[in-house]
Amino acid sequence: MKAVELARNYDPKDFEERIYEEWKAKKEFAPSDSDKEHFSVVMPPPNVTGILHMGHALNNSLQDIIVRYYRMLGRPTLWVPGTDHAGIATQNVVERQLQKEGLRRQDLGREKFVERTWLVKEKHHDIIKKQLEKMGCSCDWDHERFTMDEGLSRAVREAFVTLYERGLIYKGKYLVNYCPKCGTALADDEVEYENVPGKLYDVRYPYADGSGYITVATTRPETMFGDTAVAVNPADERYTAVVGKELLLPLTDRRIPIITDSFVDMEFGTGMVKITPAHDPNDWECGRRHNLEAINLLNPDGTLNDNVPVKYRGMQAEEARKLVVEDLEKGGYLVKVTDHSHDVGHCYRCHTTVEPYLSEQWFVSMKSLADKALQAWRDGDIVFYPKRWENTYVHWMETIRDWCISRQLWWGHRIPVWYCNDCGKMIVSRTDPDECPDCHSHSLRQDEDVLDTWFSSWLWPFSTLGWPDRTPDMERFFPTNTLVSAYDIIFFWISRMIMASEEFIGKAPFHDIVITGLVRDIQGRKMSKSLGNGIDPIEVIDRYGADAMKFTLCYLAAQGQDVMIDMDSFRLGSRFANKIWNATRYLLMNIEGRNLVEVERSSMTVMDRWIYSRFNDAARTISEAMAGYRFNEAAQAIYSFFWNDFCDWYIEASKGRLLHGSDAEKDVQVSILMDILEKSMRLMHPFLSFITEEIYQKLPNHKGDVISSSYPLYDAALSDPEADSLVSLLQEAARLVRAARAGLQIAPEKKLRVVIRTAGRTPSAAFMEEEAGLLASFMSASSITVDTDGSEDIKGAMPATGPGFEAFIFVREAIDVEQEVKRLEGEIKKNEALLEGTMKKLSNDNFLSHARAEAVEKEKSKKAEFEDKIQKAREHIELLRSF
RNA sequence: GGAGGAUUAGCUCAGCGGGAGAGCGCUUGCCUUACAAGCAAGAUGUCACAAGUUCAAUCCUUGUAUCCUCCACCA
Repeated sequence: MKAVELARNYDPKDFEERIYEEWKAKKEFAPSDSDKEHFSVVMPPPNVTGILHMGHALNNSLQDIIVRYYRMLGRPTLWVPGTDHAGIATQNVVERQLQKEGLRRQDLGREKFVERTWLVKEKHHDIIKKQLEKMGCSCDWDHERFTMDEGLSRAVREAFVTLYERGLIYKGKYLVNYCPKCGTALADDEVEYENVPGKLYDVRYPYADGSGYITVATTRPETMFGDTAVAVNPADERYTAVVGKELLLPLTDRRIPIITDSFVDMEFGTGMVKITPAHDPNDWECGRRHNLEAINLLNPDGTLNDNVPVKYRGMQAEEARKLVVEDLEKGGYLVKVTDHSHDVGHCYRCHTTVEPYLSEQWFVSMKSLADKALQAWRDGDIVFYPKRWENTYVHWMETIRDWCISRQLWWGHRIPVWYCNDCGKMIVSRTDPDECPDCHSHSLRQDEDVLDTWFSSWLWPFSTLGWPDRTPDMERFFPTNTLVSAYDIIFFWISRMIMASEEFIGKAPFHDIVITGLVRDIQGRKMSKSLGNGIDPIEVIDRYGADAMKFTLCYLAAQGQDVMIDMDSFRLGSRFANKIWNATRYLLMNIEGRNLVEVERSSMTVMDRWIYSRFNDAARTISEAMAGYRFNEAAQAIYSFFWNDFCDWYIEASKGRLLHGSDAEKDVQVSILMDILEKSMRLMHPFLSFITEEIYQKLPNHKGDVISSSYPLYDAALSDPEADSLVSLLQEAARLVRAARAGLQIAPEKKLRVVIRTAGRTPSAAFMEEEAGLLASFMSASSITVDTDGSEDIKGAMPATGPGFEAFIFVREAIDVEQEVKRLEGEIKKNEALLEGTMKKLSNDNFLSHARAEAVEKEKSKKAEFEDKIQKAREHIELLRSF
């Protein structure tokens, strides 16, 4: 064979992009025709507004690892990519653009505005796709979808109309969360509560009959114009006498009654609460119980409307508050003002204070949907990794409230409801109607609102596969297998997908739900634009490469724990990739003139059998880890196998045979090295995709591409405990001598004679004798003599004790006796402490009678070992002193 | 108020009912037939605290402390 040249330096830029293009050209990401069980994953669709952040990088890296792994196991594997139209967020982006041009969306009109939003969508989509490609995501771009494309829009209509037909969608006037800035209603979970300092105002409300006054406490005095009652707790004896009396609402001429309601907390404030049904969720409920009028005080833009006295009209709430407080004070109604911090709802998109707002909206009745989703969990159809998230899921499902799905936006799926302008008939339809079924009028108008973005994303696992049609993709790839997502969208998305899937198809949409942690900065803060502490995945890739990024994230992604990283963190993966590169470069230099041969197991050395055994162990660890989505364990197994076992020991050990062996021996050595290297590329490919492909193609023994090769699995025949224990003995001996040399600062080029004394002709003695040359090179020894009968003269040598042997190093000229004695005394002390612990157990009858037999045996052998070490160390001190 | 997580080396974090681990950083010595982004050796820990269970606890139980999430409520 000819030597293959690998570039002197590992530079991912040399090949990552090229290889991705090759994969795409060869349709490697398309599912195979195999009739094995399918494996499918849908990508959580990124918002088409933004660019991808580190959270996406983590999420998609893990998906890519899973998908590549199952693909290599031979299963027809499909990873569906796509993007989400992200109603509010995207509309905000476009509105902000318009604002810069001094325009509002109303100036453009609905049609023009939506057109323009599509352009923005296209632009961002291209960026996102490019980013996913740079990361190396092996998703099938031929299956890419967008939540507003034609097929998915049809799915949305199908879902809406079906739910309507089942009586699970209704329209009504309710108090909803409303963002005045976005101009739309929000779902309950789209509101983020934040503790803000505020004031609590105690205000006097006089009795209408002039017999005095009561005091109520409020944080929002400007809403008093919407008060329609004052409530006290029915059990509150302080107020029993006044219940039913009328009050005069200050600054107005309205009269309101005192009522009782048990939601009132007697302990808080005065125990009297003003009831403003149109502007507080509790008051709204209270108002419904007592048939109180709900007076809406707000215009859609958040300014006060005509239901307030003239002087406050058109003001923003906060502005009006100051004035109302002033006026209350002037009128002698204000008792006191105290500081009071409380949680205030904010819009999760624009962070404006959310107003409870009375308006007509569409809702999904959630109870029955949630029941089915809970049942799916009880039946074991869905499993969370880690399991603890199941509590969160169950709790949310059990306390679910109806879902407000209408949004007063222009960007999104228009609600498929029409009204007849002539007879007022409401038409809910899968297709656009052109005639009223009742009066046959052609004058119809469609509902102005659009649906909540999540109303399309909750269909994602099946709408992307062609639902509501029974497409081949649906038949073949649904239900999907695994969903990978961060915990912050369990409610928004994961739970709802399960509900939708159970409702429309009667099956869970996926079986395994892998919940990742969030990516945080090194100080533990969530990465965010406003803090400016985010790390751009593209910057990481430009600096370290996509493999380094994926491997690092995988290595750090322990079971749902948050991942704290900074730019430097990625050096971990980068160093590892560099190591792989250099090891390969070295090995490929050595194939010049060699022939690959079949190596019979019977002709292998212990070292050869050992490296296969180690490889085999790694393969087992990885498949076990992957089965439980323990990515960090898999990454660690790869790292320690390739670096510690293969590079540090096996390749080092092979150098002797490569340099001094016969041609036949060299051929055998190179063949084994190439075999392990080839298998390693397959083993590592899901975790380091580009570099393994680049290398694999250059191996003399490769077949095709690594991406479509088979994944190495555990093979009981390769397991070799004997080789494992013999080699670890050898490693132990090497370490012992190295440590002794290092302790005495003996230069490596100074080769010293070493005698290894064993207790008789043991298997390890035979092994060390056989591998004396290897031992000598690991120990930088001039010669190794294995002494099985104590006949060697070890006078003047420095001793060291290993498990089952003693090593004597002839270091006479270099040795500092006192320093060495000190070290040995330290060793005695350490072993005495260990012995003490063991003795404590062994002298304890309870231990002897209760502990497992193996545990007792282990303690006994430990005792012997410690005693032996102490004994030997004492002898060694004697020996040194006798020099 | 409810739920969950974290607390292990200087830093970031694994781990586990039976002699405390990794990476980075640090110290020392080495440019050894790939890799100085490397090799070899080394130092550093009341495994947060306190009780309990157990023959045995860093690990299980219960409390405490500190930190962090989420949910609910807050007139």
